[in-house]
Amino acid sequence: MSSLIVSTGLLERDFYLRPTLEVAHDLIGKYLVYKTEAGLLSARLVEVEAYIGEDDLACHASVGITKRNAVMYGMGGYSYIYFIYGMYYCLNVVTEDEGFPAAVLIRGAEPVEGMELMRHHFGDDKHNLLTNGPGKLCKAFALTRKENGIDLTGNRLYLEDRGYKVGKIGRSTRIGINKGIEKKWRFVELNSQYLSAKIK
DNA sequence: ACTGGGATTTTCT
DNA sequence: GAAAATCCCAGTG
Repeated sequence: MSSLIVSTGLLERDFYLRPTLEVAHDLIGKYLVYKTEAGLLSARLVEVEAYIGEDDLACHASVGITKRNAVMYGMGGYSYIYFIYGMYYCLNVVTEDEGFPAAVLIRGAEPVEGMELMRHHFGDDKHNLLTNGPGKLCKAFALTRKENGIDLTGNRLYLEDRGYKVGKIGRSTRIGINKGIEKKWRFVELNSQYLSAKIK
């Protein structure tokens, strides 16, 4: 957290190979950047959730390794994208060292670049908030199963520090789960207009 | 403000 | 065959 040297630019491997709660906290205020054929998309993260290990009953790895969750068992700094509820994808950032399954779910962000392309991906123009919620964020960015397992230290899909000064950060329980509901592993930038749900 | 249900299909038991 | 780390809409109070 505060022990990190202040620097801007691409988040390198070391950023991800740390305890997941630290990574989750530090991801708030960082920029998600995706270079597509049609243009560049970016958004500043305002809401994330940590899913940590097989003992975390809400974590996909709680049932052991499967075809779907395999990248969570790999080294930190890779994308984990899964399909859910028959129609949505969710983007995670894998954390910690190889062999320990953990990731941070990206739940909300403020659009920065490529708003028109995001709107186009959405397919309609009646939405104002295109990236407040994990399913909506992936839809706006057009991220699908094909983007699962991407190295986030590369130059196609990555996170970077642009020197943004983060506002007050709040914590709460995680959204949309039935088990592990006691853990306060959701981090949000409190004054953001781009949260998927108000903090309790 | 709060509640409940429907959409839609992959994934794992 | 059931559940799912979601989202939106319609109904009620």
